[in-house]
Amino acid sequence: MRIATWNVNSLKVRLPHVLDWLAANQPDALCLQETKQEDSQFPLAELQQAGYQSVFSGQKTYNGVAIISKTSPDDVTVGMPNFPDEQKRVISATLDGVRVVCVYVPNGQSVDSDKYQYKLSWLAALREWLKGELLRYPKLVLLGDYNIAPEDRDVHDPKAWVGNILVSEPERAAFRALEQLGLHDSFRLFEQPEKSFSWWDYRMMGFRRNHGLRIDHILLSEMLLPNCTACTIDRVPRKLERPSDHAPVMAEIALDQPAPLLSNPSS
DNA sequence: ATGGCTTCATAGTGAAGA
Repeated sequence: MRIATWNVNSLKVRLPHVLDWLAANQPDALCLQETKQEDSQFPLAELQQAGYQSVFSGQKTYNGVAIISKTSPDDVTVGMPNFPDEQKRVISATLDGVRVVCVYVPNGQSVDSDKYQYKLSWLAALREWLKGELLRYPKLVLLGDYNIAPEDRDVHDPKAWVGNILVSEPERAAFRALEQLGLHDSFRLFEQPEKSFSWWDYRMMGFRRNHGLRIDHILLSEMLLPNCTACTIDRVPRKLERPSDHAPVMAEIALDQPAPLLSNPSS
């Protein structure tokens, strides 16, 4: 199973990029964030034409998440039951026996903002909810735009970002709290290039100078961990005309193979 | 330089993103 996440920053604007990327990469599933469109506007037919089914939860202007997949999505749920929210940030579905949880974590705006408190409350609720979900669905993937750079090596200039959202200690603690549930950052299971990022500022030639952050992540439950064979960031779509500011991240999970007895994907 | 781009909702600019 090839499963990917991509914050597209408006699906209306980015649909051509998404269709091209699906054709080129043929993932089994792609999770989208910041679709920024109401459900009635979702490009269901275009994606169907490309061979993909879709489930989505959107709203005008902000937020919006979707899971598009080659196989039929089962047991689709929207949001978190323990955190009623107008903002459309969570959608989940089961694909080929794997529970897929697609999240668009709040940005937080600044550490002294109400939105930052909302972000931390949201992350606490996510952790509480996932505790139960992991018991129900031992094969679980949590992926999306986390709006957290977990470590300094995920930041192009850690000194410049001190005290900022996305890197603050409470946010990083919330990320580690997810890991403590037995969720593992698939990207770090493998050797990766130095200064690997998934987002670059549109301004000041952020991409060309590789002034970026790694804030989009694919976390895998213990049961899926031994079967993960790769996780990569695809910078290609970021080079196109009118790109999203995020790049897609994709993991490969060998579902048809039994887990090896001695499993250590990083060796 | 508290901006720089980009999108959306607007029909001027302003909010928000990260």
